[in-house]
Amino acid sequence: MQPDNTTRSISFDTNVSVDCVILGFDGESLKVLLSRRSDEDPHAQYTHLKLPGRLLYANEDPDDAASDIINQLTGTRNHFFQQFRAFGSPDRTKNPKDVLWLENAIKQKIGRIVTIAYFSLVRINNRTHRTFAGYDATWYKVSELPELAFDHSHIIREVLKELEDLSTLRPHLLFEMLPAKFTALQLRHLHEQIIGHDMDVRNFAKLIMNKPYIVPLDEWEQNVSHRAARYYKFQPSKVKK
Amino acid sequence: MQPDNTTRSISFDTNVSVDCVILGFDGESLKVLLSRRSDEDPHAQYTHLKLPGRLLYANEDPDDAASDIINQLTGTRNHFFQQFRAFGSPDRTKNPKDVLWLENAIKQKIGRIVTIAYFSLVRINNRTHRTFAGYDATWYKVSELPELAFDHSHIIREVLKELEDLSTLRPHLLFEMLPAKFTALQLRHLHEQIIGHDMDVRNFAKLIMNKPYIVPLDEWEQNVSHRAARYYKFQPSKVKK
DNA sequence: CCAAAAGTGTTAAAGTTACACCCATGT
DNA sequence: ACATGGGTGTAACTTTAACACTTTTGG
Repeated sequence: MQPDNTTRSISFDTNVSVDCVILGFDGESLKVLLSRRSDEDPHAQYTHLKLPGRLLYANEDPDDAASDIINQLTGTRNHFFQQFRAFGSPDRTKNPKDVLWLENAIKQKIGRIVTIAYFSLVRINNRTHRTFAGYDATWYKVSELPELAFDHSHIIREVLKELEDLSTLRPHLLFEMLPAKFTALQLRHLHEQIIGHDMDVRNFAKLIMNKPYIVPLDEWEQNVSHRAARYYKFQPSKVKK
Repeated sequence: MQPDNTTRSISFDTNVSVDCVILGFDGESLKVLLSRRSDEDPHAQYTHLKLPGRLLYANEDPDDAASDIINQLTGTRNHFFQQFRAFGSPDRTKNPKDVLWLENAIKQKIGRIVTIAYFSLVRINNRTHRTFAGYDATWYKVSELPELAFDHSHIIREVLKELEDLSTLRPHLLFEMLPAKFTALQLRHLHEQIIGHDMDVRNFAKLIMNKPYIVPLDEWEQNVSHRAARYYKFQPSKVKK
């Protein structure tokens, strides 16, 4: 940091928030958890749906804020999360609909908001669709995103690009989104949605399904009107290096 | 963003800064540009060396701030840069030496500082060792980093890890740090320092040097006491996809 | 002729791609 | 018997890793 040697003034009305891109997989589609105020008039003039997030508290570590938000929304702990990137363009909070919402939600004068975006990979469970702090949280397919407030659509798209790179760099991250027992089809669908195209079934079986950390169980699907699929589990201890 | 529904107060004394990890290569070593106040007593009690950076101006886009800092320090434009990650732990500005410096440098009360770190890859030239705004900027080998203020050493180490991934994901980024004409040895040294280990010379020649975007010139080193090395140039138009 | 760095191929192993058929189950 | 998805192998090709000697130049 260096002193301001121009006539421009240092930004003292900048606030910092944390927004979380919480991704999950329901066995078919990749989904993102979005929040909407539960008492909201559905015809209000501002955009309801947002990434879950909030302003930083005094003296709060942004990592802790993200962790809190994720824990509250999912109702469970120890989900994988990591910081993605900060978004701080002065324009990001200039949309009139968003300004209206901001004034309504936060009863203090707010200048520009720099947000630190996090992403988290979680298992979708029953507790994950819940209301907290006056907000409903609902899962939406990332392939059919509704209109979102601020630059939140942009943030999600950027996170999805990053996830594509990460899925080859650290493939075991995907299991953060799968249930303890999963079928080959589920894992393949997850892969395909992240990389954005289909994969050959036989190559997938050879390349992915017989990694040492994917261990077959002696359990099969029940009551399906076709040959039952085997269940597998993920064994983190077998991930090398 | 969501309203504060606890008794904790929103952080209104948080400031946002931008710090730049500007990396260059002198033909032998990977280097980072660090700044020191030029009129400083070398025995002052606070740590002199920092990443170049400053607080955000009112209504300034962080990307623009980073671009300005890089342009001012290098004296040239259009260097590659991109945002890396935000660092916002409340502890990062708590070291007594750093607090002393902050109070001295910025004559206003400053609470916590969240910094947005950028990294930039530049060609080292004569104009790059320069004084600006009361600061000297000097290149340091990343392998022999001196003690730095705040969490700046940590930020540099994290950027270097990222660069390792990027060098395989987008290998053409390396040419941002090389002169227009370079030898195979220079490019190999750059690779080796980024990935952290040596590469076999013959494999390097085969795998890297005959990529279509590396084109040999009809120019050779002059006045060297051994067989003269050929010069190559980088042709961006031959980079595919 | 010595020192120093440049330049250059082959082979084996591993990984990736393309491609098609039979199996088990429920209706 | 049919519809649905489950499960499996092989061959061509590409990529990577390991490995050593001859050439050029200046001193």
